[in-house]
Amino acid sequence: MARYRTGIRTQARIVAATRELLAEVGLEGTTVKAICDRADVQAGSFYNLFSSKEQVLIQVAREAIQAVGPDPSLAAAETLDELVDAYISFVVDESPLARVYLQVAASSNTDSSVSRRYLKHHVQRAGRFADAMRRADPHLTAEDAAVAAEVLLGALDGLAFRWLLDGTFEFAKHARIAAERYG
Amino acid sequence: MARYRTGIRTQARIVAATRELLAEVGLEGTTVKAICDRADVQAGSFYNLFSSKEQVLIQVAREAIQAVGPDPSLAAAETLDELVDAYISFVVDESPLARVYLQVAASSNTDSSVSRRYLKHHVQRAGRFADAMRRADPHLTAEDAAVAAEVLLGALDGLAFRWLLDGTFEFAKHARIAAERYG
DNA sequence: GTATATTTTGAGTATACACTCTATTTTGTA
DNA sequence: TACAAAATAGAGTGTATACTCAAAATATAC
Repeated sequence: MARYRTGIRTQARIVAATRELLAEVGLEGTTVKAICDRADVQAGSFYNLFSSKEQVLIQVAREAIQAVGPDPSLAAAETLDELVDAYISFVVDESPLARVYLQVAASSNTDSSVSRRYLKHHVQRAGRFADAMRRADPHLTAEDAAVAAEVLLGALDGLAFRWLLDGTFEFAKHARIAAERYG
Repeated sequence: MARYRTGIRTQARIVAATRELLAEVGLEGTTVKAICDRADVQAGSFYNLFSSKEQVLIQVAREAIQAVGPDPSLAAAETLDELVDAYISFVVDESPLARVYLQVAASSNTDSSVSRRYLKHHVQRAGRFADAMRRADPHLTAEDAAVAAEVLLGALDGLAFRWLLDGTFEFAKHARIAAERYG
């Protein structure tokens, strides 16, 4: 692993190149050679810093997963609108990362460690949505809130997925309408 | 292309093997060799019947796309519930095909012919959803119905996507609730 | 039954891929 | 400045992949 400053910088360049390639040409086109070319690094350096291609993919996926949700320290008081807005701005403002988030999640097999990571993160996120819903409407049972959160998150993910196939789709508009139905 | 009965039968065997492999091991594990092994065919036969691996993938994707919607000849009078039920039973009863539908759609790049095919199909489907919505509520404007259809379809796709990551997720239950809220 | 078109076989090819190895250069430290 | 640790370069390896090809086997038409 990297100890010197140059190594740490190269590591960051490799991660950035990987993220860009995933967003631009998908998982299939993101080869070690393509990553190295874009990061201006030779294969030997790559493998001095990462033990395998999978490691850098996991690193990029981890960053995408973290970026999709707002700061967890705010979770105790956040509103549903804030959570929805955070997701919208993630998709709109960090679109390369959003593409990675959706593509990697979809292409991972059911039993892979990557898909488990996504699922774990999704469950946490659904919990935050459900908590925000119950804060807005204290009469809501925990179970009803959980179901409602899954449906809303499903809609947001599905709409983002739609936008992945068609960059001209008005994601933000549709996402807000999906969220309104619970307001 | 196949002209004799034997050729047509092997063609079908190859398509079936490809569909099964896509559902079981994903796009990555679906190699020509794996397809041939499962279809009990040699590589030469494969390439006598299909000009490339991509062709058989497109064929499977085409079948999955067609299977996702109910019979188009019924479109003039179908209700929203019928459309939603058709999608639910597609996901639940034809789960291998549903996995293929979602995985291939997600792994295709924005500008590929496969993604264009999916998008075209999606637009048609959204139109049928919107028509059914306006039939149920004639006061609904065309534009509002179009937006509502996109949101509902997004939710259905997103929930199916969720189920793809976690086979224990109660897709049918959540899908029906989504239809109630967004329909 | 024979001729022709189609299908099948299975070894073989070219290539792209992830990854390794060793020599060399660069960096941080005392 | 001297030295050890770390980073880099870049040629090289093994392997899995999509795909080809010539010959043999089989199906169809007459």
